[in-house]
Amino acid sequence: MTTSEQPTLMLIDGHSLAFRAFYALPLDSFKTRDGQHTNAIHGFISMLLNLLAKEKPTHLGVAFDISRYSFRTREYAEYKGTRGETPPEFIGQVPLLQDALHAMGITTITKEDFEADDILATLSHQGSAAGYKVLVVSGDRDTIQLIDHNVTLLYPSKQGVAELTRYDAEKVFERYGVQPHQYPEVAALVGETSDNLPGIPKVGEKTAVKWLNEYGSLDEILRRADEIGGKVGESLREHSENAVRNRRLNHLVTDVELPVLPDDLERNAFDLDAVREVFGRLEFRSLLERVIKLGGGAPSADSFPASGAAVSAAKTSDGSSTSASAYSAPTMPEELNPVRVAPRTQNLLDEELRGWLERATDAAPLGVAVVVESYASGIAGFGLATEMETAFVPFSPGHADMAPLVHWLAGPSPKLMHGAKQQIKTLAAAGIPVAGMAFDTEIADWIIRPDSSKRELSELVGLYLGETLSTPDPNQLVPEEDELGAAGHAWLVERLSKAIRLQLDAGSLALLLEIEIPTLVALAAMELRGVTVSHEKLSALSTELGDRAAAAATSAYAEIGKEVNLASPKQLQEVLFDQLNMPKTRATKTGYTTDAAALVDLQEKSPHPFLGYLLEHRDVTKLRQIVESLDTAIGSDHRIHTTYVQTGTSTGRLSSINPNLQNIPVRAADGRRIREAFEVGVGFQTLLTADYSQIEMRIMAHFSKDAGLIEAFKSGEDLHRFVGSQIYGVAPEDVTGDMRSHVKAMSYGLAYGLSAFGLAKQLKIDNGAAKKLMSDYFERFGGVRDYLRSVVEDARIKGYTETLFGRRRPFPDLASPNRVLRDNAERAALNAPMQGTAADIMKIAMFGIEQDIANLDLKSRLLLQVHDELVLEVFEGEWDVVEKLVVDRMENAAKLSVPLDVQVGKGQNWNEAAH
DNA sequence: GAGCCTACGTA
DNA sequence: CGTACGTAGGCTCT
Repeated sequence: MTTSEQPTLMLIDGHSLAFRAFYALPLDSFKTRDGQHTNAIHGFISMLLNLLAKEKPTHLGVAFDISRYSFRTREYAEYKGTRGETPPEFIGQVPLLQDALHAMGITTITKEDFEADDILATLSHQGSAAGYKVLVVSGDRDTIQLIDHNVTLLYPSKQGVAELTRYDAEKVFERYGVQPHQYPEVAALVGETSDNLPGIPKVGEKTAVKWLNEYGSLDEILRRADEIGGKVGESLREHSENAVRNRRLNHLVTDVELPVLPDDLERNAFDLDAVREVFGRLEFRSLLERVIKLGGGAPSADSFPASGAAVSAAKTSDGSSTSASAYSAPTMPEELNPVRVAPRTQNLLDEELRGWLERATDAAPLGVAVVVESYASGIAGFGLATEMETAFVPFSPGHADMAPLVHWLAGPSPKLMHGAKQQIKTLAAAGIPVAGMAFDTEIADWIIRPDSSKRELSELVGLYLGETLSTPDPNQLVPEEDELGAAGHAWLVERLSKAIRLQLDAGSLALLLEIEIPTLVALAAMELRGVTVSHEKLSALSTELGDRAAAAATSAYAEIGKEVNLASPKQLQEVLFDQLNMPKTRATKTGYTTDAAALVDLQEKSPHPFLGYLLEHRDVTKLRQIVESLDTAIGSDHRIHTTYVQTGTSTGRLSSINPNLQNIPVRAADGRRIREAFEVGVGFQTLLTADYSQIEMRIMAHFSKDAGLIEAFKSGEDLHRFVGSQIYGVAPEDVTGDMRSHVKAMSYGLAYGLSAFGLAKQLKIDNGAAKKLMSDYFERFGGVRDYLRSVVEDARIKGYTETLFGRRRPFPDLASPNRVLRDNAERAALNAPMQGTAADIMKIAMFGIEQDIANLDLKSRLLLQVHDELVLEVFEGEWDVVEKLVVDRMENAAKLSVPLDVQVGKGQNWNEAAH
């Protein structure tokens, strides 16, 4: 959409980018014969050349700081005071960089008493007013405030300067949740450690953004500070002057008097001789060629072809399922090489679209790939692909043109996606339902490689197709740009689906299609629903916990006669071991542990009131931190919407993030008060919780076929009491509390690969007693021992473990000569089939419940899953039928040789509903 | 600013 | 010398 007539003004913060380049490139690899370091110069120029080729600015200026002193340091002497000395290897490169730029005909700008950012701000304002499209290139977040409809920021992303991210107002909102002009106010509240500008203590990005969205501006927040409760409110009132000062300092000056105007920055021809001279001095051969090429006017012909097929795929095995290497890196079928080029994309609307979808659906029986392209503000469009064709459909909400696609999405025609859950949620937010999910490349890869943490499209393309998506030349600093559109991505998803499907054995494919895909659909619905959480209860709790934390801290300080940071293990070690001369605790990498168990232990050996106050402080601050993070996660619908990560574990369990709702406290009384804030939603009658009791032990009974353990579960007797009576040879009613707790720890520990040593430590009994307990246990339940041994042995032979439903987890380390690695792998392998089978069973129950509720047209709904527990919101009049279907689905999710036992609870909040 | 470490919440 | 997770703060190095 860029009009070729509109001139583009590019403004670069020379210092900040050169500094990034300095750290991004190795110092030693860039050095002239006489020892001059050139890595920052090389990195900067390389990035600049890429930018010139890509963005084709008509006007260009590079601003530099003159020194670290400016009007800001005069105003606030500590400004940037924490910054260490700039490395001398860097400083020496700056004048040389400026020489190189001058030779290239590029204007550099400095101004006494101002920072480079102020120069950028001034020129950006002037340029924008004069009708330029402005590109600001800077690594300083303060420049975010310059972004508007004319001004875009290119900001180096992680990994140094390898990539530049394009920030417009939309992207800023997506990333930070505020408009660009509000960003400095967020920064002012939070503070900036790197500039030595403290903000409001206790206020992080989340809180700051929340306030800004609530009150509109920093001024308004400060004016109405009295309305903000809790410790954060107090902190705000007490330190408001920090925010005011920060805001004054991070405001960029837009009327600096400069020797140049935007018009003066028009790009000049290169002085080739000068460039040769300077680059020769710097010994930049390849860069010189690139400069000459660019100066010669050939427009961006050096855009890298996507041909660099990374033929790195390990052709290891033919997939024979008994060899230990069956689960090494996926193999790459020959016919998928070499690199192929995506079919041309057509934009489709209306009737054309209807016809295309019909044809595509017929041509692709396994499914049509769909990629939903979306931004924070909404959906941009849809990429669609079959093997032979790709299409793009721009999103036009409510428009008649959308009808065929919307209809197709809601229908049963098979769809292929990468990360379907997120896309289904995005579509649901726009009122577009999706059915017919047939394959998810992300989940499919997880089934093959559950231990991997990298599953982006680009990663899978490299792994399964042997192609590279973008070309990250380590030596070049490449501006980020998505060459492929949504349609191109969809085409990759289509090819990946086929390639990954070929890698799946029958059991894994069934697991994907029959368990994971239905689970994905259920999870999307649960995340969209969220769970009601009471802000009132949480903020009251936070205040109380805050008071208790303060009191504990005060008492702790009084005991040691000084104030230390109680959250700093380092400072605590000084207090405990140097000042109070307590006996040393267990060693850690960085000293001696100060964890709760060790502190309790110390309290016995060397009693001191400080320890008690410290433990109390730990407890209470931990809880308050959980309360605070939950509170900020409450949405305008008064509900918290977690995200379940379906590919987040190697065993098959789910994980939960933003926030994690699978680790809400339950053991201690104070913690349970947090659960009271999880309430039944408006319009619903009650919460229902349902959990499996001892599901992993039951699975162990099933797998081990141990007659004693099976009998224990069939008897209906309390498990630990039953086992205890067997081991200690007493009647069940004569099993003491101690006996029961020892047996319980033993039973649970077994599934984790617990050793006699560990058991002794946990039960605080001696090693001999622990060994005796273990051998007595196995005496009676020998099948369990045999089973556990066989799990590890089988895994060693096959290279992987397997759950009841065919979920595999590879264990290459079982063959490791490294004792520690091997032992760790053995314990994990021991546990994987049990934990994994339990996860499979819960998933089957979950989507069964979802489907029953839908089929019966009930209004009650599933909200949360916590591994062996489900939480539902029950609608008026539906309790009996819902309770029954939940229990049925859970009890019958798998047919084991022992019954699955389900406990149900009911209440107005999560705590009450626990039984 | 990213990444490691310690600590701690859950099943 | 007990499995599986996520989050937070401190601290270090880039």
